Amino acid sequence: MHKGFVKQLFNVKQITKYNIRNSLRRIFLYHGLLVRLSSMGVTRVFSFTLAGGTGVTPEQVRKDFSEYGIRGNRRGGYLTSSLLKELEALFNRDRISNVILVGMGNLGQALSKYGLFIQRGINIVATFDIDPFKQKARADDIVYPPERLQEIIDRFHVNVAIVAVPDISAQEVCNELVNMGIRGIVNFSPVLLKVPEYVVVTNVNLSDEIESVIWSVSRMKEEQSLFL
Amino acid sequence: MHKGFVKQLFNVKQITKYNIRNSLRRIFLYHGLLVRLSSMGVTRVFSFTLAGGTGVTPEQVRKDFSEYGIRGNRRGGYLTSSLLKELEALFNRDRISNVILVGMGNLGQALSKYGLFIQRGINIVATFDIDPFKQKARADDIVYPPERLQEIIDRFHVNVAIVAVPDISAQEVCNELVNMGIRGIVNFSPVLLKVPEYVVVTNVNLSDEIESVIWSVSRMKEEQSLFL
DNA sequence: CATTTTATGTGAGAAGATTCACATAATAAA
DNA sequence: TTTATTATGTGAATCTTCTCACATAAAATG
Repeated sequence: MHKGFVKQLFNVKQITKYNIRNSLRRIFLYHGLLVRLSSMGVTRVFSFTLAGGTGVTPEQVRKDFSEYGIRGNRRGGYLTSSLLKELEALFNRDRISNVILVGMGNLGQALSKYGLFIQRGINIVATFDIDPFKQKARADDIVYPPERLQEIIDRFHVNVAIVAVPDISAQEVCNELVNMGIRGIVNFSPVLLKVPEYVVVTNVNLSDEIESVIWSVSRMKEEQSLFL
Repeated sequence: MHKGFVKQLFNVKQITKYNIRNSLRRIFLYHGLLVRLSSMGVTRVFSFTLAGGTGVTPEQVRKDFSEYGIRGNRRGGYLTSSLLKELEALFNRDRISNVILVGMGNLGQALSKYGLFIQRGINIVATFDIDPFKQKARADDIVYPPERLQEIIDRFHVNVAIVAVPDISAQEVCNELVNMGIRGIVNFSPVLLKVPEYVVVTNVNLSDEIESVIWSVSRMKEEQSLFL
């Protein structure tokens, strides 16, 4: 029985083929910065502009661009507008992507109102929750019951779901979503979701992020106290 | 003038020395899983238990432990309770850490109510916002004005702040926090904060996470359509 | 139009992270 | 007590990522 439990944990498909490379992660960073620079009226950027704004080195920016076949002017850097277009074409973001959001607890509600998504072409077409109390919301902010998941996934051709449900129900919700055709999940619960190999999962673990900073700070203080 | 702007962007101190290593990132993952397993009554774990629950390989778990001097029983795996203690001792989490939260917009409010923090020993001692409207909250949920930052940072010996303010004010808030003694920042705004080298910043970029999943899914679909 | 300046693009080397393979020790079984 | 089993611990090999150095081209200058 305990053995069975362990087995189950072990039977997880690793995402290897569709793992995001570091260079592509940074491409997203550059893109985010570029969107902001562009809205500020900056028409031309250099590798060191992007590097400084994202915390990497200029040669890394160029290397990353080189990897994805993006080229600038040997002296004039990159034109903001065309670079933006190239980056967006690179990751199919030339149009808006529809996603759904499941779980309208505190975090879910915050995410549903998060203004920066739409700025980046991420459109939350519908939000869902099992709790009937959360469903009766104001007109501008409809929360659907899970029964309507399939309908809306189909209608809006949704591939990607944001999951912000309690950890106990995360796996169950995930299974349903996958059955209904979802192929990518952004998981805010602290459990590892078991999915078929054709489904991509990215985990956002808020506790871990904060813990890592706490650790770095205390490590730093320790080292500095050695010099006293 | 444009030149000046670029210069400013370039003058960012890179965190190199205190950059979190991948192995340590995973240690946080193991810890999170272990907390859950422990609360489920699991008394003994194996490298493959932790591996399966976090999505890495068993050898990597062992290698990570080895790097930080954590050892198990050659056949019996690891005792949950003592492993937990060792991990927590490793990153100074044997007691609760006090942090503050600045910016009580949608995201900030959600974070302030996020139940998993306290489970992991992260205690938000106070929340802050400039908006006086947000300050007059219910008794269980006080939001302080920025004027009281210094007082509370000193009183609770706070080193780490969560910053969830709009991107326009992020750098300004960050500067103030650093002046008041904050040494670690978890930044939810999409701007790169410029900080002295003795301050640690971790960025949580929600848009990027979602975009990366969208990208992976569409890339996958593209490849699969080749086989039709 | 030649020269200088400045940013890009990239090969080569270095550093870092992961996997493999297997010796080792603790436990269980005989 | 001896033997068999099973999980750990870690050097070596591999694979990935990053940095350095410099050739190269575009623009600016004289």
